[in-house]
Amino acid sequence: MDAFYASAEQAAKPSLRGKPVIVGGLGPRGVVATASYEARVFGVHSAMAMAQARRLCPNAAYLTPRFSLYRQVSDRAMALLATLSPLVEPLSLDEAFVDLEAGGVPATAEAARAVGERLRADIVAATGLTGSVGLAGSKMLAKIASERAKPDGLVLIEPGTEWELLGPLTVRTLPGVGPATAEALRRAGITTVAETREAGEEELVRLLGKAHGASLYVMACGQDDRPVVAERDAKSVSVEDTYDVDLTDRTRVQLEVARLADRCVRRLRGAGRSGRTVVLKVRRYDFSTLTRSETLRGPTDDPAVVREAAARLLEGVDTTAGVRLLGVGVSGLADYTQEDLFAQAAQAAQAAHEAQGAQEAAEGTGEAGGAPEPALAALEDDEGADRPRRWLPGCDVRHAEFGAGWVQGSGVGRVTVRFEEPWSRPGRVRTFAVDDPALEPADPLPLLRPAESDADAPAREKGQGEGQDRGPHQDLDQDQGSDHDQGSGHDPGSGRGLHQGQPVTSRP
DNA sequence: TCTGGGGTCCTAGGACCC
DNA sequence: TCTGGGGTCCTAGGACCC
Repeated sequence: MDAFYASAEQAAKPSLRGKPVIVGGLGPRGVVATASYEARVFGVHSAMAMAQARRLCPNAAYLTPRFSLYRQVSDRAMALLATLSPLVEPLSLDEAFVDLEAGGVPATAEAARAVGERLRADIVAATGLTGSVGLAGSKMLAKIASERAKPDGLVLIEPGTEWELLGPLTVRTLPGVGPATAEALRRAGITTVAETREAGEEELVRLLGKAHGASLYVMACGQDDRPVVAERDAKSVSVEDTYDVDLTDRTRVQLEVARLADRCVRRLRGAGRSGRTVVLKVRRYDFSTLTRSETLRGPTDDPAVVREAAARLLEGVDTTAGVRLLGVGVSGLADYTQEDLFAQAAQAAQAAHEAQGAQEAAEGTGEAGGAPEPALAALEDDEGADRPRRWLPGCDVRHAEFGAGWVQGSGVGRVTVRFEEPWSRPGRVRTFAVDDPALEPADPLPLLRPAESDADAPAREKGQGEGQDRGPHQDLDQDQGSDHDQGSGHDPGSGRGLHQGQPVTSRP
C-alpha cells in the first residue's frame, strides 16, 4: 500500500486530500510513522523526529495513528492476496509477499503482469486506496521492484535482467543492509551492489561476520532463494513506553515496570501463549539502552510472576540519572492457554525437584503455579476506566447534533472538530468545550460507503470509476525515498504514557 | 523538543555436560 | 600433565525491518 497510514487518513478525511498529512506520535518525543507524498516533498519521512517534521512542514495535518482503521483496510487487502495463492507472507499491515507459483499462476511475464494489474484494481475497489506491485523471481527482487513501482504502479523484473539492474544501485538497497553495515562497507570502499559482488564472499565475511557476509554476497549476486513462508508463530511479546519527561523517582519507575508487565501479560494471554524468559528494557536519559533477562523454570502467563521477575531485574539497574523508556517482554514462548496451568505447575515442580531438592521445589511450584487470583485483578484494567477524556488529533467523534467528524486539535479546554465523512465533501470546523456532553468518541467509518464496498465478490466489474471521487495523489515525487510505514502492525498499546497532560494541537 | 513501538536474527562469552 | 572438543543453554548487546 502506498504511504499507507497517511493515505488511509486522506481517504477518511476529505478535507485532507491533496494536502500534507503526517501520522505518528504527537508527543514531544514522537516520531513520524508515515508521511503523505505531499509531506515528503518537504523532506519529511518515516522515522524522523516529529519535532523536525513540524519544523520542515508546519502546515501539515498531524494525526495520531488509528490502528483499528488500518487493520480493517489491511484485512480487506490481505483477503485479496489470499485469493491468489495459499502462500502469503505478511510483513506488516501494508505489505506482503505472495508466491504466485504456489497459486498456480503460469510462470510467464504476461501471466504475472495480468495478475498484478488485476490485483491493483481489486485493491482500489475494495479499499479505496492504491497499492503497488513488484513482480520478480525472488523476494528480494520483488521487493525492490515494488519500491520502484511506488506510488500506484507495477514493476516486473524479467529474469536475466537482475544483474544489470542491481549493479549500479547502492548497497542500502539490499535487505539487511542498514546504516551500520553500509558504513562498514563504505570504509572498505564498497558503496554499490556491483562493488559488493566484486569484493567476494571471503572479504564480506571478514568485514561483516559469517552469516551476514555470506548472505550479503548471495544477495549482491542477485540470488535469493528464501521461500515465502505463511504464518509464523511469534517468538516474543513485548511492550514499552517512552515517557514525555525522564523518570527519576524510583517508586514511579517500579510502578511503571509493574504496569508494563501487566500489559505484556495481557497481550501474551490474548495470543494464547506463555513464556519462560522475562526481559526488562531500560533506556536512560542519554539514550543508552540496556536489557536484563531472567529465565524461569517453566513457561508462565501469570501476571504476578512476570511482575515479580521484572521487579527483580530492575533491582540490578541504576536509574537515578533518569529513564526515558521502560519495557517488559516475554520470550521463549510456548503454546498453551490457562487450561494448562496444572501441567505447568507439575512441570515446574518436577524440574525444581530434580535440580534443587524438595524444599525449593515447593517454592517453585508456588511461584509458577501462581497465587490464584489477586493477580488477575490487576489485569482487568489499570488504565482506562474514568480518566478525563483525551481528544487526540485525527480521532473519530460523533456529535449529537452535527454527526460524524474528527478531532482537528484541542487545548485550553476546547476541542476543534471537522464534520465530514469519507464519502462527503470537505466539511466544516466547529469548536466545543472538551467536556461537551453532546460529543463522544466514535469508531472509524469505513473508507467506502458500505453498499459500495460490499465487494467480497470482485468489484472490478463495476469499473475503476468508483475510486474517482476521492482525489488521486498528485505531484508525487518518486525519489523521496522509501515508502514504508514505520508502523509495526501491532497494537500500539492503549493509554500510553505519551503526551500526557499536554494539550496537543494540529493545524491541518 | 533529536531519536516510537513491535518485532527478528546474529554474535559472543561463560556455564555446564558428556 | 598447564590449558580437549564438541554440544546446549543463558545472558547481553546490536543491527535491522516495518
